[in-house]
Amino acid sequence: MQSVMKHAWNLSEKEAIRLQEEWAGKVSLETPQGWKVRRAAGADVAYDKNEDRLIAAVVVLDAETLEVVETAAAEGKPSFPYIPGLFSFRELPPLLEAFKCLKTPPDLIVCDGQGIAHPRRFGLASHLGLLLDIPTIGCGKTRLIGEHEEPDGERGSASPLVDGDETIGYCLRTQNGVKPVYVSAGHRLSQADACEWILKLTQRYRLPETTRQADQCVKRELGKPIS
DNA sequence: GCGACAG
DNA sequence: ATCTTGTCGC
Repeated sequence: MQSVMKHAWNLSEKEAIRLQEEWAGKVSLETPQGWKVRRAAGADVAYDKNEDRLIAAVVVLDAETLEVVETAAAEGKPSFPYIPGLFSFRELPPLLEAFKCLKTPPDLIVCDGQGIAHPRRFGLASHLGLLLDIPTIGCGKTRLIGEHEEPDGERGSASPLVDGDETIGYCLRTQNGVKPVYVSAGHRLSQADACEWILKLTQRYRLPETTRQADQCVKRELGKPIS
């Protein structure tokens, strides 16, 4: 799968959009048969104040205990500007470098951002999932596109995130009385399984433990000496 | 033209 | 994302 996708990140905005439209057709919303999750990973990127250096990290957790079992980080520089809708072209290069450092690939990856809840149904989580051929979920703190009603106040309540006549994800309440998150399947996962897993990964806080651990990891790395 | 706009 | 103090609430 990875071999059929051209790996160039120095693209024009127009070309990036064309590729998203092309690759969106390869995204699967089917959970693999017999799929079991032993290791769930969180991926995140942090930027230096100046905006000239960035750190990407992947933290793998034991899906049962949510204990950290492996972490990998990579340093880099922004190779693409931040443009809503073209987010993956900015954060994926360093994230892929971090994934290459893992000794054992995870069974599930939770991304900070959207999956198919995207203008062309190809957000960061979908892009990463397709490149690695691993089930992914996009869990964003805010909305990119789509409309929804306010979910009930209890943990587990969800409202469909709709764009036109399509349900592209869910506005999910992960904790009682706490601001909901935006969950959308990335690749190789059903929308229902995406929500179920986000709930499994949010036992105490608003955001998944995978996301929290990855966030803490990149910020720790930012404070370290420049290598 | 105007407003919206993942991190 | 990042810049930033105190403050209200459980």
